[in-house]
Amino acid sequence: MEFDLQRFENMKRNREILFSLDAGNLKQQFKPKAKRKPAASKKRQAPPLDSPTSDTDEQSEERPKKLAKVVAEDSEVTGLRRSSRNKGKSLNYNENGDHAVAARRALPRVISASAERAEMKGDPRDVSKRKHDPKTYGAIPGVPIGSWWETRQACSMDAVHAPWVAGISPGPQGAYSVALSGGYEDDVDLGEAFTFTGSGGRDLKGTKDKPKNLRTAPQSCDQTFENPFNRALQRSCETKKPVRVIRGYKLDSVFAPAEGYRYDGLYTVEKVCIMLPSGIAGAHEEMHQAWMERGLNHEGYLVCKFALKRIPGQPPIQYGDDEAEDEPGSSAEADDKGEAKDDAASADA
DNA sequence: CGCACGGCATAG
DNA sequence: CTATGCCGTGCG
Repeated sequence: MEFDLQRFENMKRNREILFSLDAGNLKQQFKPKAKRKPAASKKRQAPPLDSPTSDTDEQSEERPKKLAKVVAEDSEVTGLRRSSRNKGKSLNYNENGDHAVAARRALPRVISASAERAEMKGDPRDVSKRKHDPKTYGAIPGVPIGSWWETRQACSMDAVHAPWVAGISPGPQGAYSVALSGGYEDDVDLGEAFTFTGSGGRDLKGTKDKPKNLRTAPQSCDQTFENPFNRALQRSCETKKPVRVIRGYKLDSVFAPAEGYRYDGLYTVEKVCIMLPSGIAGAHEEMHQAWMERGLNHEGYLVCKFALKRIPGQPPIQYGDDEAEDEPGSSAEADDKGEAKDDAASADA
């Protein structure tokens, strides 16, 4: 179709743009099948809580009915929204006893951090119980790269990405965090870098007769940098403030988690892109190193695009379920800098 | 599968 | 305070 062709071209172009950010490295690392040592993010101290990486068969576990839904029942039961490809991961708290869990396979079911907490304390949505402020730039103390949550809600609880639905968490000096969740089909993800589409341009009011406040909807008008979310990302490009990145299961990428959401470290916004209908291409040639394309929508609505690049020195992205062996002894190779911050900030815990 | 809703955050 | 927007999610 015309549509698919457009998508293909957009992606190809975006990929080139990403490569241009760091020609050598990215191309080299862009080997989907490349094996990576899982950066066992829990090495310094044994997980304080139970870490049934092996078994603790949760078959018989019974939790409050209210929370049972949060738990991913065996894949086949109900389409399982949170998992396109249902694999399975085991619960695995990190060293700080924090609530993030590292993605692992093995077990068919997973219980999210917040759910676990809620089971003990009550309302999982009580944000007041957050241990850290999500409105801060950089890593969240106690939340190592590779931390995983079953839901956005749980991720929000751990202050990594506050919004439950929004993909961008805006701040005065730039975005605090972004969520890659496959909302825009022509985004390209190379792991170490990716393109990200802005917010807006969607008719979230619902249809005429159904004036419901929707959370998502198809593109119906141009996006603009007036949009506070996009503005924040544009600011990030200027200030170079680190942006926390989480990848969701819906993302169409080899770097996407099988289910739930995973924290993949800090990135910086390298470029701001404005996608235009092909006819208008060239209009914004000079501003912000922008490049033009027609947005991936039938009407050719404008779309704000950003290119993010991973900050060097962080533990490798933990993707792929094939080698999730996770030897408790094997420590990550290059996580010094990356987790240095975490440690420093949470050394007290 | 499609609808309608909670939380976060900014604008008013 | 209310209203609105947002790359979820549970429920009918």
